[in-house]
Amino acid sequence: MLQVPFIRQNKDLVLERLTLKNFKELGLVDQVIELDDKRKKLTLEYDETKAKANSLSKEIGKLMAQGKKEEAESRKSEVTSLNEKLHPINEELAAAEKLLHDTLVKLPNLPSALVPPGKTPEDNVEVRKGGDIPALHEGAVPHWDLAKKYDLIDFELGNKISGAGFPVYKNRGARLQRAMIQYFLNYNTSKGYTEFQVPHLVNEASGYGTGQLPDKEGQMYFVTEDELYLIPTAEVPLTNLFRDEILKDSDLPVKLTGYTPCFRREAGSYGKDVRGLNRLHQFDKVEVVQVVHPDKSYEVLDEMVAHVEELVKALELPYRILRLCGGDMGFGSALTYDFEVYSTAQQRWLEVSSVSNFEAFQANRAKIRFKDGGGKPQLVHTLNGSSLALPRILACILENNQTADGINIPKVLQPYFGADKIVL
RNA sequence: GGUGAGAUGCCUGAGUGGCCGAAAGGAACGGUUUGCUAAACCGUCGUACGGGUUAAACUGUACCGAGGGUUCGAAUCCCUCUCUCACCGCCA
Repeated sequence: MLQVPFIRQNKDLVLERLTLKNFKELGLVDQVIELDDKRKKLTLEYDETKAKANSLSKEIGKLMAQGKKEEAESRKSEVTSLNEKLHPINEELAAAEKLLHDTLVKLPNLPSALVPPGKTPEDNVEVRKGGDIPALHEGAVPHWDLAKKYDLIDFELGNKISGAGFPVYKNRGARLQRAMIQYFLNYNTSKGYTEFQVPHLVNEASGYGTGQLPDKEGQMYFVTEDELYLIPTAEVPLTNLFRDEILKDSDLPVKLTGYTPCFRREAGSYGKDVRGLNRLHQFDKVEVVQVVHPDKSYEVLDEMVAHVEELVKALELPYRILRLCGGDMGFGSALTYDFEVYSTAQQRWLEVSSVSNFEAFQANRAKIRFKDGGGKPQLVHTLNGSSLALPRILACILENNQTADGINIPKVLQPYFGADKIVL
């Protein structure tokens, strides 16, 4: 959520930045300012009237103590008439505040100066590239065929017990996933991230705090009976750990990592996007989150990108890093880098990580603040990134490392997996 | 699922109608003392939104789980809701 004083002081910049993000309803900006004007005017009116009533009420108390009943009675009627004025003002104020808030949450975060213009994924800018795309042997096949051949994943079983998009991993497929989770978490903690295990269902306030609600309501599974949302990413519980907290500046930066399953309804997805492991309703992911001083967030973003890059490199996968254009970025992000790895058998890039700086956008919603010295609390900056999302990594490992007689396991995973190769 | 208790500031915890934004203790922070540490002593120690100011000072309003009500006046009385805890039942 953007901050109203900032909008008021930088209206032109806000409009320009929102345009870069391909945001259409620019009229909302003026609405915010008008509603804020109204709010201030009504606040002043209410406060002044209430101040009068309060001081009269105090006098009544004193008069009563002195036994001056008649004087007290006349004051009472004065206060009553003030209070009658107060009611409608208060109602109008509450309505204005609610409308202001509802308008404010419709505004996405402003993209940073580094964000390239553009509307579609084609406009994203490649910032780095690494690894080699392997030449596959003659009979190379996509991961869904390999999964079957080596008995690693059973999509039909998933269909049976849950539905499409819920694969069942088994045997060495399950073990390889577990190996990756172990390796990713160990790698993250070795770099100073503290490991957390968090709930996979969260309440409405949490969904709201990180920005999934209200706008992406339809993307989350919702348990109606208990009014809880299944998390679409560990970002939600991890970041909300600090909701409504005022941290000390010495607490910063906070660095967290956690493994969770992620649940996404993915309504409207179809075709080759959902084949095999490409897009699932449930998948595993290891996430990193940082809560940092606002002066440090871009430095930290680079650090996190480098961190994820090391991980992808270690897996020996061909990758590229994209800086997302304005139109392709998420609602709350100020700058996002996507990591894609190349799926050689499908001949396409698959997104495996997204690293974003939210600046104060989530912090403002979730009221995550810090205090330095004796100063006033101010909003932190929050960042998060996948390190990494597992299914597409698994898909690429299977496809890219396949040979005529088996699938090679990346060196770094071998100690966790317990073998260097998957063979028939 | 049943029964009972409770929700106050960073924490513990007092406060049953005006003198309460809220006692006391602890923690934390600053200082004095000290060879260092500890102790002791002094001080500071909520948030939001307004007004005001170059900035402060200063000042108003709101907030004692949330919402509503009674009253001239509510942390305190009433109603509704939410959550937490304890015990019982069931269960990993």
